[in-house]
Amino acid sequence: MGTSLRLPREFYDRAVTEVARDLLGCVVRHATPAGVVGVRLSEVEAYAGESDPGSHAFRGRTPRTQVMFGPPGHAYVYFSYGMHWCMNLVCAGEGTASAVLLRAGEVVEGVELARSRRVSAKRDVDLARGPARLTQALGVDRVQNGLDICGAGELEVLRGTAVDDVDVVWGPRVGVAGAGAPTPWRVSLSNDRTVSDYRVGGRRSPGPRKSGRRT
DNA sequence: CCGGTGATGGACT
DNA sequence: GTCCATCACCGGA
Repeated sequence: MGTSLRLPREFYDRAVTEVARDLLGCVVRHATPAGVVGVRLSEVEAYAGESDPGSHAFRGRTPRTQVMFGPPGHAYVYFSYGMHWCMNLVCAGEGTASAVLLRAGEVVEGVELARSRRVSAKRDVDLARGPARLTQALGVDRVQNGLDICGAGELEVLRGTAVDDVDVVWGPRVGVAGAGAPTPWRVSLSNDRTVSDYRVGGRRSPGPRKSGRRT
């Protein structure tokens, strides 16, 4: 009953690691003309803003990072690796530029629509397993960048059922170059098959590049 | 199961 | 020109 409540702005206006922890189990929901897809978050990652070497905000305010420096409760969506979109939720007070990256989750609403957007996924468990897969399943891209997720718009996050600390795992970041920060920024639900399984070995190697002379 | 690699384009130096 | 907050596919063990 009362469990389907959109998270208020105050929820995001707190320390980024607390917000990250509390987002686990919550449902991100995106409504489009094609239908609605909801994803229950199983893995997120905190980015502490300007003082965080691993954050896009570390270099300061730029056209791209502008949204991160704005008020909490908004979506920061960025383009990566020439083909992927990743979504963050802006946290803490305005100007702090902290945000939580949504890394993985389970599709709990609109599975058929999610499948149509993620044709390459062999199993439903892979539909939103990974930050770029999650946005693809939700139908989120540059259009949603900067959207207020606390208003009455197409994008929202619903409070989930309580998650016990026993089921929460903290770990290091995934796929981030800089940040040798000792702080465990990544949080996930233990024993959840939708948690991403990104391999460090998957990094680009110094092998043959497309360098050489251009054609 | 596991590691290696191409794809692909924008942001920033 | 270099570096990506990634993913899918491929081949070897």
